[in-house]
Amino acid sequence: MATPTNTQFAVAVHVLVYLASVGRNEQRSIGSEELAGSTAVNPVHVRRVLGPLRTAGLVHSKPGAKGGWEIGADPREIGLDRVWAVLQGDDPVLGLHGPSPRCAVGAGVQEILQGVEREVSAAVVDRLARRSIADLVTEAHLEAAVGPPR
Amino acid sequence: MATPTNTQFAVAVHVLVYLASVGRNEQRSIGSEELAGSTAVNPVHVRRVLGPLRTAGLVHSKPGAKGGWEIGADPREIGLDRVWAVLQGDDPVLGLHGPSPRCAVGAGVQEILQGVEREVSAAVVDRLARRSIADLVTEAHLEAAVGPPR
DNA sequence: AATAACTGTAATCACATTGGCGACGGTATG
DNA sequence: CATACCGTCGCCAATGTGATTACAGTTATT
Repeated sequence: MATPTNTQFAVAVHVLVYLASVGRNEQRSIGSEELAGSTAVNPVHVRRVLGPLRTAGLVHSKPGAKGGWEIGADPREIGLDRVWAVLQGDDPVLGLHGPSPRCAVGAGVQEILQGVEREVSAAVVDRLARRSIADLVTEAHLEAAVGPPR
Repeated sequence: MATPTNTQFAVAVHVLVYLASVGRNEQRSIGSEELAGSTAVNPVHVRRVLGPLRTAGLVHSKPGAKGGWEIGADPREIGLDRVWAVLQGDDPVLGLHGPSPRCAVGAGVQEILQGVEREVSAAVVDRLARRSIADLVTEAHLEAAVGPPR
């Protein structure tokens, strides 16, 4: 692996689908532990991933007993691009940030590559925007309530 | 940085532009050391990056005194997608390879995400294919001989 | 009020990848 | 033969990810 396995995006999507499906069908908040069990990762990791999503308004959390997580927006309007933007918005897709070369050749090439990077990032976002959490719920054959969050 | 800075692609492109420009104008092989100096990285690193490119036929190398590297194909036909394929062809762009969840929800989501991954990878390759090493030489305002390799 | 069940966050650890660095052998030039 | 390269190995530091533990804060339940 050249790129260290970045589970955050996958975990986030999984959790959102879970919240949009199970959570809304059963009308309850869901704890980090249950989410972690479902995703096969650590509860703390789940909370770390969900933190930024909460800031972005995609989920809500309730502390205390019977607390937990609920989806914070209409699943039909949560495009995968939004999740991506929240979690990896700043990271370059091509992973270039090469050492800036001293020579004239390098300076020009670096500039051009940055332009390519922007193009590629835009293309990625475009593809991700084509699917929403609600789409995933449907495609994964999960029955779910649809509509704005409770 | 979520993604560790992966300089390999940037270094490879830089070196190819250098070979297509300086190397062919001056009609000589170029040593790893000179390439490393131009790219501000280690000579060993340059050789490690160029190894796969040689296997792919994009460059040639000559051992021994007066040895060094030459470009191995017409720069106009070396699209950035080829370089990408050689160096990062196997790595997922989205970095998902999340832990396979046990529950039914997860299995379905994982499958869908893999489909998205394929779409996104294709989009990235498509954008990269729009530019060739020869294009970069031109855009970087470097005078260079154009045509098939010597 | 006391307890239990959660979130929220910090600290630490193991692990993997990247890239710098040194060493040594192979090979072509002069 | 001496020199100047490539080619590859091994070791090292730095970095990022995720697991784990611990602890503080908040809320429902009894």
